[in-house]
Amino acid sequence: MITLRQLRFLTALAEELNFSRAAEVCFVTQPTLSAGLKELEQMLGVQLAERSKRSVLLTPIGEEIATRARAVLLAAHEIEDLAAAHKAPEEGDLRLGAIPTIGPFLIPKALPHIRAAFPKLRLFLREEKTDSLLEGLASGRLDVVLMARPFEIGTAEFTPLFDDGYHLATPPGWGRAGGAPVDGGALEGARLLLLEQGHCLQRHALRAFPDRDIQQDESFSATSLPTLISMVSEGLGITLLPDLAIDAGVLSGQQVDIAPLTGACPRHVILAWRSTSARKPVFQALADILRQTRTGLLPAAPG
Amino acid sequence: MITLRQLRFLTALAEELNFSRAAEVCFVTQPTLSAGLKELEQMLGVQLAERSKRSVLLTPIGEEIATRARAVLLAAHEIEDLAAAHKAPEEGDLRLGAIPTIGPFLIPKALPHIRAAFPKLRLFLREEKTDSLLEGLASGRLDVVLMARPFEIGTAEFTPLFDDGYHLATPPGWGRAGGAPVDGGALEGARLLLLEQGHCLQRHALRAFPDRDIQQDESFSATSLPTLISMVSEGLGITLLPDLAIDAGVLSGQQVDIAPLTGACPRHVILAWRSTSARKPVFQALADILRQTRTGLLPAAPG
DNA sequence: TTTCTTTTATAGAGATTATCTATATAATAG
DNA sequence: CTATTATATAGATAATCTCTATAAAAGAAA
Repeated sequence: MITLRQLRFLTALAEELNFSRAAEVCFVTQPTLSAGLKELEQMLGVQLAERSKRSVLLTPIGEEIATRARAVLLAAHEIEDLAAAHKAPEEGDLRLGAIPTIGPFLIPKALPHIRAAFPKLRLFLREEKTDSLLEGLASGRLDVVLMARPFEIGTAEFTPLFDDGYHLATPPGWGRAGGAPVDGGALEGARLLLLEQGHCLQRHALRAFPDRDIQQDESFSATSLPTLISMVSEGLGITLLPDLAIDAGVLSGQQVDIAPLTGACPRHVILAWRSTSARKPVFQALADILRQTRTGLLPAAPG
Repeated sequence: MITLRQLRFLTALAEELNFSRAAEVCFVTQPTLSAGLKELEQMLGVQLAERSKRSVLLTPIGEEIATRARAVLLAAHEIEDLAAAHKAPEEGDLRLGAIPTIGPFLIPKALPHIRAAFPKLRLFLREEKTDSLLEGLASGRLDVVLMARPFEIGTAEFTPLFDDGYHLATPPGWGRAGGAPVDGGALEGARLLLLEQGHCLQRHALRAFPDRDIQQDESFSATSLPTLISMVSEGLGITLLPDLAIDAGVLSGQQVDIAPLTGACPRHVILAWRSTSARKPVFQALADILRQTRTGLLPAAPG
């Protein structure tokens, strides 16, 4: 029978490609890891790593087994999590990931309520793009993620939080925008500035009007909403801003005009987790808090 | 860190609900299993089993953890399988399950070819109904199963083998059946005998003509095709027989008339396996052999 | 080439852990 | 009340694991 420890040794070696460093990661000495791995190779009857005295490389079968080993270790860890969550569902560490176009505008307002609801919970926050969040969720690096659909989320489970529409942001005095609602026609042919590739907001904005031909001006791409707004205030073009960001005050002090954008397909903001997670009740409670936090912000319509 | 052995102890106890017998299953003594389980409970910090001196019962969290433990152990075992399959993909034990309305008519003819293709393979055969096959596949009790769709197969992977149509079987001299093809109209209002509930053939036959109202005569249900054919030959009613069974000679010596049944939705015979299995190439080769075996039997049309 | 550095493998000692047998303890059936 | 069945505990033994120290090999540098 192979052991979880041996599998842990293998995954550590797969990541470090160095026996000594892998041993450190596992909090054992290098001979211990060497012996454990040798034992695993003997038990399985296959060579997992090619060792030259100078470098280590996993064999193809070693890579495959390392991949499966990671899954086994994650599942075993989830058993421990399940037990811990059963003892005290509202304690312990919770690693929450969020996309940059939602997290900073929702989480800070929600934090006091989360603290109040789960005083013993230690919340770790990370901002990453959607692809990275989902990878982190699947690998066990994150416990729960805040993101926006439409997006392929694989085997994760989720609950919808709220829909998030757009405002049109234009340079001061640009065209007709003076607070009155505008429709998608305002975007056609305009110099539309968006976030760089990889931000789901960029994809979502381009598809907000499926029937219109909307093109991004790719001569400049911003890496954050504040930067994007600055570019608009400089007169470089117009952009779409999520209602959530506006309500959270992302415009404060920036010289741009905004107008509600009617008829756009909104982003569906969701909270997602591994379907095997033991803490669904906490996630549902967290979702309730986030929904109420959104409602508590300024209403989207007036702008 | 919990160990695989502890998880094994838990699953054994979950099945036996008895420390001594669980210990036997794990090839250790009862004190060893007691100690191991106690250790697991301490590590997880939750009570897994309620022990009275007279009976053992898993706690709810114990049941949940036992379920996950089975998954972890299966995944760990698959790592060992993967290594063994890598060493010698065409050796070792292969546990093949098949439904009773297909297996006996296909496997015997295929066996010589399988032996020839994989001389070192030890093939274990089981006949079970579809539900049981899929459960066995998911739990690791079976490696590969031979069954018929439409059927919900969950997360299993599969490859289609061939389609299997029907003949109408009637008592000698009954009505017009004299070998000439008949259509679904022959079934309406007739005393239709089928296998008992749980056999997918029963469900499939009732749905062979979605547009017709076909009712099973439930006063007698057969438990096997030969029994069913005997009932028809006794004049108790008519039935549908899979072409495969007829071509394999299930009628030999029985006094019934048969006629090809046109327009019926055929059963889609498939070979299915766990998507995580390490032996897909062997399964694909097995599928090829089964397809060729079917082709080698008498053609279905003449009857 | 020689030496130094880096890296993995091996040896042997010591300590921890696991497993067994034997037995205690408890509960139920007869 | 006794016999039976089932789980927990104790203590001895055996197995295993992990450590330190060191060897061996392969590049890199002098």
